[in-house]
Amino acid sequence: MDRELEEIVKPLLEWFDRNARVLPWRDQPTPYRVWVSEIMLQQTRVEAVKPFYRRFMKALPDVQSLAQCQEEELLKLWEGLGYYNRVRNMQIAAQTVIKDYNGKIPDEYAELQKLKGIGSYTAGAVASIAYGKVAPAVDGNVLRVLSRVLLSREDVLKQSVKRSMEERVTAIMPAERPGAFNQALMELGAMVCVPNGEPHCTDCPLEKLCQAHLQNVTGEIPVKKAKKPRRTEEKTVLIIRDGEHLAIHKRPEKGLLSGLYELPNTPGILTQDEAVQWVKEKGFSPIRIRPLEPAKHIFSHVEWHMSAYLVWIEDPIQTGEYLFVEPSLTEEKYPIPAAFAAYAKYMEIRLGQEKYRGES
DNA sequence: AACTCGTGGCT
DNA sequence: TAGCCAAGAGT
Repeated sequence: MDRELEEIVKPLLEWFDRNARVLPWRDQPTPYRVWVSEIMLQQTRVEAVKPFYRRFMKALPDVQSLAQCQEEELLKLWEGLGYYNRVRNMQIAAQTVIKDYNGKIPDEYAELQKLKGIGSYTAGAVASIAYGKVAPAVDGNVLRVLSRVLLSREDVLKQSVKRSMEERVTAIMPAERPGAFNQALMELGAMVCVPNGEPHCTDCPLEKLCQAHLQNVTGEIPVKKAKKPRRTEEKTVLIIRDGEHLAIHKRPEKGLLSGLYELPNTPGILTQDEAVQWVKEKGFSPIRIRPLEPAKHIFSHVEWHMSAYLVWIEDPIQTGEYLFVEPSLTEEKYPIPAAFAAYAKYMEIRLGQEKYRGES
């Protein structure tokens, strides 16, 4: 038993009762609402999630509507949030809930983890917050708080360390308020026991029993193994326009940004002549071309260095590879990742507004 | 265990 | 500017 760790329970709950933020998913913590919020919050900040959550719940207010939603509409609701497989997996799970669980989201920790996209953290969050069950919800915040309180220098990214923390949290969890306890640990990590810079220890309810604070080593904990460096990919992006339409392309079903739409692009930095040649090889007849400013987009594990050209073409032939759409539909219908945001301003431009500067 | 998978805010 | 990392999970 964790006699020492158990001492955090009471001060933590009292602190949470005084300091819990008002968040959209905290009123009416139904299983569905908690589930959706937790999926959105994976590796994503609370402030970023809020507007997405409101819009999503309005469009898809229950498991049934999520299960039946068209993939394109689903991805559009997720557009800009990132990690797009989260929402596809959530839909698969919703369909499982309808089919195998009679439409009711399971209330057991182990059963929840059988659903696609629900791992130990999300299962614990739903079980404890929505169903009031004793189950751990150990995320990055909790690992940071606990490793500092315990002065643990183990690598918190190791699965074995996380499992161990889950067991210890479970052992001290108050049976009357498991959901509040889990949220309190996370809230403390998010608001007080912060990463990147000095934690706000003078505001912390655990100040007197936090070993890292008492020994003045909060900056050294948690320990995380260094991640491997990102690779760089160079691309040339083509904004291909005729009078009324813009060319877009659906990305493959697997891999980075799978299933989303993108601006036509090709590996490598092309010269203007090479870009013209590339457009011709795709079967189009370029009229005008001009270079655009380069842009960079940083993913977790890849970095795109993009050069770009704006290309005007004669009436496009339908190739199947490229879709020619009214530019306004890229905002209303087609999900396009933020990686192309630098060129959004050229997507709706009209020929009359375009100053001719290049050569064809 | 190691790698993949987005985006944006903060330092 | 460049690195860190966020209410992780799938493969």
